Amino acid sequence: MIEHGLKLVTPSFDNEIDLAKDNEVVSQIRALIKKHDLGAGDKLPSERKLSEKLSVSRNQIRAAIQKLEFYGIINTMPQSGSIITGIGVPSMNTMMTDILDLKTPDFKSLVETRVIIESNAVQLAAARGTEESILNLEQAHEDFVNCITSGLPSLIEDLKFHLAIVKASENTILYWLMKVLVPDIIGHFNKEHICDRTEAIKLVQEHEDILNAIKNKNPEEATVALRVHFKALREYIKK
Amino acid sequence: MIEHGLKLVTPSFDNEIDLAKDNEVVSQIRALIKKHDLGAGDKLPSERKLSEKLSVSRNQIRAAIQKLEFYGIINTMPQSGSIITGIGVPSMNTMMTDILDLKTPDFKSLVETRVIIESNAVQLAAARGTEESILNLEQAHEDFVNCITSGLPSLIEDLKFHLAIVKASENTILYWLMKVLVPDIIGHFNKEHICDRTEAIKLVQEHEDILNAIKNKNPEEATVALRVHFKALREYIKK
DNA sequence: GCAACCAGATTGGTGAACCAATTTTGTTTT
DNA sequence: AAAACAAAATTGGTTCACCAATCTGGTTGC
Repeated sequence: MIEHGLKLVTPSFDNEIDLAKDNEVVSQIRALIKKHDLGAGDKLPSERKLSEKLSVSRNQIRAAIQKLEFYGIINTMPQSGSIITGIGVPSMNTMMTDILDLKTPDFKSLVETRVIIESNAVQLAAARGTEESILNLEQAHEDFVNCITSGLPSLIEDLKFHLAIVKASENTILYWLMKVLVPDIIGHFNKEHICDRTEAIKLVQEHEDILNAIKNKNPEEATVALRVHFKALREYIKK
Repeated sequence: MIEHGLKLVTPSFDNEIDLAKDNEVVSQIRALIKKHDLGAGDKLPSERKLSEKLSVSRNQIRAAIQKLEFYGIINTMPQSGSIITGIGVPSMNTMMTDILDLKTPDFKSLVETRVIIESNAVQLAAARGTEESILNLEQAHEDFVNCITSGLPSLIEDLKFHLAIVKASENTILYWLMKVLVPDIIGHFNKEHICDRTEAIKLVQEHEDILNAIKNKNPEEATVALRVHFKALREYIKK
C-alpha cells in the first residue's frame, strides 16, 4: 500500500475520482434516454439490449437500473420491462427510514426539516413561481378539496399540495429533497395517527390562503400563511 | 388488469405496501449491525455467510449491500469485504448529479438550497448544539485554519466545517441532506473554479465569528455571521 | 368481422458455478 | 525465534443458463 502523506488531513475524501466506474453506465443510460427524447411512460430497452448496446455485462446494466429506480427516475416491472417515470415520488422508497432508523426523536427532525424546506420554498414560490407551477398548485388544491368534501382520506392529497408548493419554488434540488422526505412523512403519519382531520374546513381555508398569497406574488403574506398552517406541526416539534 | 376506481385521484401512490420485499433484507442487515453493536470500521460478515444466516439468496444480499453502500452506511472493497463507515459523506456518490443532470441553473438551485439549509442549521446549532458537536466544530475549524496557513487546497476542509455546523444542529435529517449535497458542491466548485481563495484570512475570521456565535449560544448573532459569510454565494445565486 | 385463444418470443428475476484478488495459514529458511 | 515465502481458503465480482411471468402476433372458431 502506497502512502501519500499529504492527504492525511482529509482521510474520508481521498477517493475523489473513483466514481467513474459505476456512474459511467448510469450516465450512459441517462444519455440514451435524453438522446431518444424518452419521456414519462416510455419503455426503456430491455436489459439485454442495453447490455449489448453499451457493451457491458448485464449485471452492470442491472446495477445501473436499480440505481435509477432507486432515484425514482424509472420504475421496473417484474416481467415486463422498465418504464420511465420521471415525475412522481421516488417509488415510495422511504430512504430516510432505511438510512437512519427513524425513532421518534428523529421523526421530529424530519418534520422540522420539512418545515424549514417549505418555509423557504413558499417564499421563493411567491417570488418567482411560473404560471405552469401555479396552475399545478391550483390543481393540487382542487384535488385536496375534493378529497375533503368527499370525506376520503386526504393525507396524500395534502402532501401533494405541499409538494406542489415546493415545486413552484423552481428549485429542483429543494423539490427533490421534499420528494425524498414525503414518503417517510406519510409513513410515520400513518403509523402514529398524528394528524386529526377534525377541522377539515379550516385546513382548506389555510391552503387557500397560501395559494392566494403565492398567486399574488406576495412572499411575506405567503410566509405568514404557511406559518399559520404549520402551527400544529411547530408545537409537535417542540413537544 | 383489475380496475379499482376509488384510487384514481392518487394514481402514483397505489403501491404503498409493496416495499417489504427489498427492504426486508436491508433492515435485517441493519438489525444485525445493531445487534452485534458494530461500529465504524468493523467488517460485515461475508455475503455468503449473510446469505446463509438470513436464508436468502446471495443476490438479494448483494442488492441489499449495494443499497446500503449507496446510502453511505457501508463501504465494500473488491476482494476483501464490506466495512461499516457510518460516518462520512455517502461514498462521494454525487447523487444529485446522477438524478438531475446539473446544468448551471440547477447548480444555482444547489447553492441556494445549501444556503437555506445552513442558515437554519446555524440557528439551531446555536440554540441547542451539544458540547460534543461544538468540540467537533472547533476541530473542523482548526483543520481549516491549518490548511489555509499551509497554503494547501482548503475547499474540502471548508465544507467540512460547514458540515460540522449542520451536524451541530442536532437534526439528523438536515445533516444527512447536507452530506448528500456536499459531494456535488465540491464537484462543481472544482469544475468551475468558482471560489477564489484570495482572501483566506477573511474567511478564517468569518468562520471564527460563526463558531463563536454558536459557542455563545446566540442564534441571532450566528445567523448574521453566516449571512456575512455567504454574501458571495448569495450574489452568485442572483447572478 | 371479431373476439378468444394459444404458441413462441421476450422480459426481468434467480441461483449456481466460476474468476481474480486478497487474506489467512502453515511451512520453510535464515 | 523471526522473517520470507507459498499454498489454501475466503472474499467480492462476474458470467451464464434457466425460470416464470408477460407480451406479441397469428390462428381459430363463432
